[in-house]
Amino acid sequence: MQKIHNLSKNQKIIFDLIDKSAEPMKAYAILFNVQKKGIKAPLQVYRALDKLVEIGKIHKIESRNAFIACQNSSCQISKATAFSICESCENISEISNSKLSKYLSNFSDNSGMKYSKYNLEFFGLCKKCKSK
Amino acid sequence: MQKIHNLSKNQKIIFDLIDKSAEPMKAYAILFNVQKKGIKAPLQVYRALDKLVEIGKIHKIESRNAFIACQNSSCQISKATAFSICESCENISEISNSKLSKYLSNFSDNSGMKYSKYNLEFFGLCKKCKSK
DNA sequence: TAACAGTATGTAATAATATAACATTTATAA
DNA sequence: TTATAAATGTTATATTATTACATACTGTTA
Repeated sequence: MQKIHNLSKNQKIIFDLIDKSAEPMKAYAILFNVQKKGIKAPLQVYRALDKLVEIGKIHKIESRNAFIACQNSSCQISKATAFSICESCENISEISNSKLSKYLSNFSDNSGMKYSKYNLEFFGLCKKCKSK
Repeated sequence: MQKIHNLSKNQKIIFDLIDKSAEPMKAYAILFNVQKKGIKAPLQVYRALDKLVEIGKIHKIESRNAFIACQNSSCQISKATAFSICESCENISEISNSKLSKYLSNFSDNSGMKYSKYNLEFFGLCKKCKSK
């Protein structure tokens, strides 16, 4: 049973912005965009981002320091994330592939580590950029 | 046939430092450590780091903004990297698992993307921290 | 409903991470 | 040996993220 999170005012403003964006957004781009809505300081943005990541509404693309809305309705917690990143046009999208996620969620080695979370970023060329 | 890279002076100083370190090192920690060797500015560090990453001598742990020496002798280019990160003690190590790397290197989906590189970070608790 | 705990907000200052721009030097290869 | 690429040095600045502290809101339960 999933917990429904009622977003607070700032969280909602920031989530809506990211959710509508065609690309991942960076924190200060978000800040710039929400200043007219009364969010003035970086910390207000980062606090909302932290919470949104924690509850799985958005994900951070670590290699880009950018945030993207979760595109996987079943993904309520950011504990198993995979992204594809075009190194030419920077188009980024979340990969929803159940074989991949099963493989990685079940991965274990002989290190004695208990893995509870992963983040995977694939890089390459998208269809468009390949054919240029 | 692998290309042998002769490291330049700064690259060598910085690689040796990272290679000797028990943990991944952050850029400004590196800078602090090499100042006595004449490397004075952040950019000198970042340039060497960029090159060392490019030729696969070190890897960047994206979620930590830290750099670790490559622990996989066959890994001359950072195009297929996987790490395990203990969220309690922050112990980090490179995963060398041929099944995993084969699986990911061969991964493809129906997005039309041609993947040429990936970076995977697993999070969890290491043996020691689990038993606390 | 009052009191409490937990969560969220506001604000200022600053820390940590990374790059731009430009001049010069060193190494590599034609 | 001369041209090209790679590396260095230096200053300034851009970008990303957190600390510290005060206040306010929200939901629970006594």
